[in-house]
Amino acid sequence: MEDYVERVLTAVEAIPPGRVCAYSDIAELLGQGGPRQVGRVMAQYGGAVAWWRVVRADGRPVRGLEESALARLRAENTPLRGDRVDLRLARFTFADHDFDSPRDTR
DNA sequence: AATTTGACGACCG
DNA sequence: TCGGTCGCCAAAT
Repeated sequence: MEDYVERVLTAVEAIPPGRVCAYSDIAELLGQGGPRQVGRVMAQYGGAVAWWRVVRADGRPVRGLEESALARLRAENTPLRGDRVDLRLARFTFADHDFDSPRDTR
């Protein structure tokens, strides 16, 4: 259980600056639980890590802390599209060390 | 023990 | 693109 928390935090710490990650991605990485569970863990223990690098699947920052998150993301040069993160460019799935994905540069 | 809630996601219109 | 609905998993009440 606490083990799970530890994993989530580790995963979040693995996200490089200027990049973000979705709750679902972390859940998938851990191969366990769901996005919501990850969200809950973050709500409690997320203060110790770069929580602002974890966003929703639609690119919207954390609920309730959108301002701070947005500011921090900007400070890290994260690709933003208005008040949302541009997931096409910023999404970090823990396995994209190679850029072969047919990512359209719209 | 049952129900509601939450730092969510996918689908549909 | 935006809003509503349903599904999901664990914790809180």
